[in-house]
Amino acid sequence: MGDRQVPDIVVGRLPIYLRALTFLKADNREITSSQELGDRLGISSAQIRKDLSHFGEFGKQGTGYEIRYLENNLKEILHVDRMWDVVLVGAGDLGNALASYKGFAGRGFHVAAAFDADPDKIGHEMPGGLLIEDVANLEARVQAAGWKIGIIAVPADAAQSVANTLVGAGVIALLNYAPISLIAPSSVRVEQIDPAVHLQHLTYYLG
Amino acid sequence: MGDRQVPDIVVGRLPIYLRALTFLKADNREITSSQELGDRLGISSAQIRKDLSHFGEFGKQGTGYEIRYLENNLKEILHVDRMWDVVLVGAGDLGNALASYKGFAGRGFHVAAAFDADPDKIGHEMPGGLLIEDVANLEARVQAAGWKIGIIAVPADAAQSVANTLVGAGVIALLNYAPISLIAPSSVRVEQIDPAVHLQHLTYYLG
DNA sequence: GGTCTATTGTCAAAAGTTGCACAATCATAG
DNA sequence: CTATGATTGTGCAACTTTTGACAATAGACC
Ligand SMILES: NC(=O)c1ccc[n+]([C@@H]2O[C@H](COP(=O)([O-])OP(=O)(O)OC[C@H]3O[C@@H](n4cnc5c(N)ncnc54)[C@H](O)[C@@H]3O)[C@@H](O)[C@H]2O)c1
Ligand SMILES: NC(=O)c1ccc[n+]([C@@H]2O[C@H](COP(=O)([O-])OP(=O)(O)OC[C@H]3O[C@@H](n4cnc5c(N)ncnc54)[C@H](O)[C@@H]3O)[C@@H](O)[C@H]2O)c1
Repeated sequence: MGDRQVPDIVVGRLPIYLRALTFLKADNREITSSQELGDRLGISSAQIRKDLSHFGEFGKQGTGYEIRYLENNLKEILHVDRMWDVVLVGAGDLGNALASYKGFAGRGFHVAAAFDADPDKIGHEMPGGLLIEDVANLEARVQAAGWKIGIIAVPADAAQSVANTLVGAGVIALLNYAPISLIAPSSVRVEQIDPAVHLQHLTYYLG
Repeated sequence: MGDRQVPDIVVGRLPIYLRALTFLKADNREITSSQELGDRLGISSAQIRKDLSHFGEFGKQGTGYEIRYLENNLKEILHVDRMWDVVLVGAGDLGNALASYKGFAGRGFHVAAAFDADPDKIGHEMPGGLLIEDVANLEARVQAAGWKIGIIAVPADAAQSVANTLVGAGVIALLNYAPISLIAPSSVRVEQIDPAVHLQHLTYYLG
């Protein structure tokens, strides 16, 4: 504990722990152990204890972890003890799914605005009721609102340019769904989601 | 080269390399280098060369890699030099986006069938034209067709049971979108996609 | 209060991964 | 046909991550 540079790979597991704790809480459980969490997540109990120890001492010997307490601490560590506005670019099929996704709210995120380039879409509402704005106004709106997180759900050939606009406007965290590796300044964090990449990882192991 | 147990972390990068090569090819490029690939992907050139060397020698000293040749080899290695039928469970917002996603075809995948539990949806068509079938028939249909890959896009509380059905019917690779860590036999490979997990990974680094 | 069981937090060892550096070699130009 | 420049594949060293083991200790029970 007391480390001042936690490995990124450890940080990446914290949301998984948090998700598991929320799940247990919904099941009216009050206490859990590194062993139980590990079994559920397919991770060794030692690793969970080690990971958590970077941030403090959250458990009690002989007993384990109070779920609500550890959950709150993880939320704080991950900075999701607040709501983050997220700006969505691309109001296609995927954008629609994301805009109406109920799962964000409980986990710290709110899709604050959506942008598209298609004149037939601009001015209309997305399934969730969010207005589709003109991507021409993206930079100004992001700057004015001070949004820090962007989700990119446009075709691959538009993704880098959208990313550049977002970064230019002050966004410093990007979640990219387009099947392309974005290039961004090292001060900007990028996470990529590409189902084909995951599926191809799987097929390697299929005869 | 000649290894007979390639680290999973290496396998996980191959689809990224493949994607980058396809992108370069679309740009009418014929030759690339580990240096160029690395710059685009934010990976060291040495790592790319090392990764590839697990599978053979694909480059030429002084020149680099012939894009089409390396691409074909990676497709073979990842077993996407063929089309895989994929079974989709859950015809909600996300299922709709996945069913009509144009990006799968070029990368080895075809959504062969979709299932849902909602009587109002069963019998109707998804946006892409795919018939929504009754999840009650899931096991029998999977068994009969011999599908090996499943995508789970149902709510979290139904995901584990759907996974169990799929595995019971012979599926050995799962892509899970539900925000829950699935438990599966070790013979079954599972990949998880959860945008909130990615976003929380990002927010850790935001003050 | 003492004993027993469960479980943490942590140290050190083991295992795994990445990066460095360079000989080997290919293409090109003189 | 030799020199030059580029770039691979790889052995080895450095670094990172995971695992095993266990003292410390909380709580339950007698
Ligand atoms: N549909 C899926 O399930 C799925 C899954 C994974 C990844 N993706 C990827 O996500 C992205 C979006 O997928 P989709 O299925 O929603 O595609 P889509 O074609 O339905 O939607 C893309 C939207 O982006 C808009 N757009 C295009 N250029 C733009 C620009 N410069 N600025 C703002 N908006 C712009 C289009 O008008 C359209 O509304 C694609 O890159 C796709 O490869 C989609
Ligand atoms: N919408 C998104 O952008 C998004 C993003 C990430 C993850 N997810 C997750 O993906 C899953 C689906 O999301 P969604 O937005 O499409 O939800 P949704 O509610 O729109 O759709 C879920 C579908 O699953 C069906 N279903 C429920 N139980 C079923 C069962 N036992 N068998 C078969 N079908 C069943 C429902 O009838 C419904 O059609 C959820 O777990 C969600 O958390 C969604």
